[in-house]
Amino acid sequence: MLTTRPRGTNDILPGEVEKWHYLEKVCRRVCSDFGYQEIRTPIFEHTELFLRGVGETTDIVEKEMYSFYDRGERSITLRPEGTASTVRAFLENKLYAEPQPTKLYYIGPMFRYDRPQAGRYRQFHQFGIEVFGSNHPSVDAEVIGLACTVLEKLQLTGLKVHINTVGCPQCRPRHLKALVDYFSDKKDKLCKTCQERLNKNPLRILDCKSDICRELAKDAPTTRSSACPSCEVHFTKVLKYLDALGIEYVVDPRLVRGLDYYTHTAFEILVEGIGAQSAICGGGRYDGLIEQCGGKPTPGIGFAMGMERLLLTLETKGIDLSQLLTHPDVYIAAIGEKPQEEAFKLAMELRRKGISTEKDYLDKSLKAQLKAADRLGVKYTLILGDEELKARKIVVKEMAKSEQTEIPIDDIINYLERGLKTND
RNA sequence: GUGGAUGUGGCGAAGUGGUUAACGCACCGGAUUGUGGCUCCGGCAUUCGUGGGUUCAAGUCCCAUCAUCCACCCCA
Repeated sequence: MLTTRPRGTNDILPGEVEKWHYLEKVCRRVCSDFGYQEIRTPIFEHTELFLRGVGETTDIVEKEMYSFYDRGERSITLRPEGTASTVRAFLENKLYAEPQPTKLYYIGPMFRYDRPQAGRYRQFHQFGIEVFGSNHPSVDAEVIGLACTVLEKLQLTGLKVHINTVGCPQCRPRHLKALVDYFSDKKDKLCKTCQERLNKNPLRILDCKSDICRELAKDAPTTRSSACPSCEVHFTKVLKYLDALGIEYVVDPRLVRGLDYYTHTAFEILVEGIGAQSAICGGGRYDGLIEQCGGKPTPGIGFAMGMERLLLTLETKGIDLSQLLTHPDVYIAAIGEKPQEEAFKLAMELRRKGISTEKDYLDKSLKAQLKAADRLGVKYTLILGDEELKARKIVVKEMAKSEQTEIPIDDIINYLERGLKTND
């Protein structure tokens, strides 16, 4: 236990963490190109925020939250997603008072108590964006376009954008009623979970995986078929804007999303080959949420991307990120106490100059130090012993060429700077 | 919360109940003076996730427990 991490969490080790840096860099870069600014909110919030913001009947709230009482008897919850916190921050910091819309992004850990499996963890990481203050359909398309751009920059192609409209407060009740009407005489034929869904969340029957339910749901009223005229207009415009961007999509009438706050546009980006959890990105519009959280009626839209799933995807697509690994430029091998001392000082000096330098810390033999230098992949190994010290010189060995020369110690920085500049 | 699979050194992986737990990789050291990548030699699990039990004898059988993986539910 002492040496075992909690279930569903991961250590991101050297060799792996470089990939995360790269992913984050791409996300930040694309966001900045699109005019989105980063926001960092707390990792925990008052539990009420998620009850209200995510929805009391969602699975997240009903069974997946990491909640606890702090020493002040306040109920605190580790954030299960990013939208609620972002909305809270938008309201609390009165960002609505600035020119609208507000375009934000976040990257960070989220927490859900769930059984781990491929692409699903209890602590996982999301990159997400939110736009508050515009219900313009081009924003819907832009948000999707941003997600696609990130994936493109990562050289991920062939991903499917699924899109649907889930309606608005006007047409949603109508649709729910139509659904219930449609299924009520077929109820006993539905699978057990769908029978429950009929009362609890009839929308979800539409994407049940059971063949029987699929068959039964084939002619069910879709959210689109029950959409009110304004929803339909919005949706067609979104599609038109997507066409304008040249983004390929599949209108998927069975796509519904699990969080209560979605309205109008809902979308997912799916990949094959990363296990059962195939959505690497999910999002949509939530025009009622900000009001729900105590703000003035303000439209909003966003998505979240699962970083672990992105990484899995990169892996299965065979996209090689190994060139991201960095290695030191210089290794200093020293023999003897006095040279070690000098090597220590020299290493520090080189590092301050921005020359990445490694040395021995275990009094290894020269042979072993050379071996270590080789494995680190340095360009130069400096060899320093009593003889060199006496002559105020240092041996510089260029590893790839197996050539070495003696350089006066005082010139070494210049020499290395020149040598490292030329190639790589 | 439910179901299935797995659990031997840092990693991969042999091991039909019976003396000292293969092998490969990695790691460490050495092959005469202070020099890497190839080769050769040597070292590296009082112990088989943990705890019980069966047995003269268990890594090998049984039970429990924990963990991991995968799937369901749901979601990123």
